[in-house]
Amino acid sequence: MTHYWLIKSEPTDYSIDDLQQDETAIWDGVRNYQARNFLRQMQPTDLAFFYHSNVKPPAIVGLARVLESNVNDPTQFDPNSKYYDPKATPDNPRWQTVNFAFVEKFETPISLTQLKERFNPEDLQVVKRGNRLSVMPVNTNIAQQILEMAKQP
DNA sequence: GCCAACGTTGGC
DNA sequence: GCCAACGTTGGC
Repeated sequence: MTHYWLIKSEPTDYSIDDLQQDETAIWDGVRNYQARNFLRQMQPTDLAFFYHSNVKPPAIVGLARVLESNVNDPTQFDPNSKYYDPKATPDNPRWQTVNFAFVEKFETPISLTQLKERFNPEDLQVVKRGNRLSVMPVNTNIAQQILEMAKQP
């Protein structure tokens, strides 16, 4: 069964265009336990809405698919990375993530405003004020509605 | 630029 | 183990 997720990224760091160009991307640098635990639950073929944060307007801009799950985040072992974790070793890694493949960039992004008009915070966490989680689940019913919205701008 | 939300750190 | 201080995220 395909599960749906939402992943946030500041487009100045990594955008949907970057993913389109790269075709795949290891989702590295997540250092929040709740977000990591969701990453650990992801399975190949799961779909993730790609959300641009910290821009005007914040919006869902496309779709990615999980290509490979349970990938050790390579930056945890890299002393030169800002995500380096000295407590993590290859024998005892702490941070797992996934490898995403580009699926599509929506013709028209679905803005946070539109999402708020349509969904309650209980049904879609990203519309909840003050939400800082960078990886979150989206239930299938809501996900279908978002996909419909993407088709009919 | 402001500030709400909330995770993390560190003193005790 | 508590909690105040601090730092970060991210919408507005």
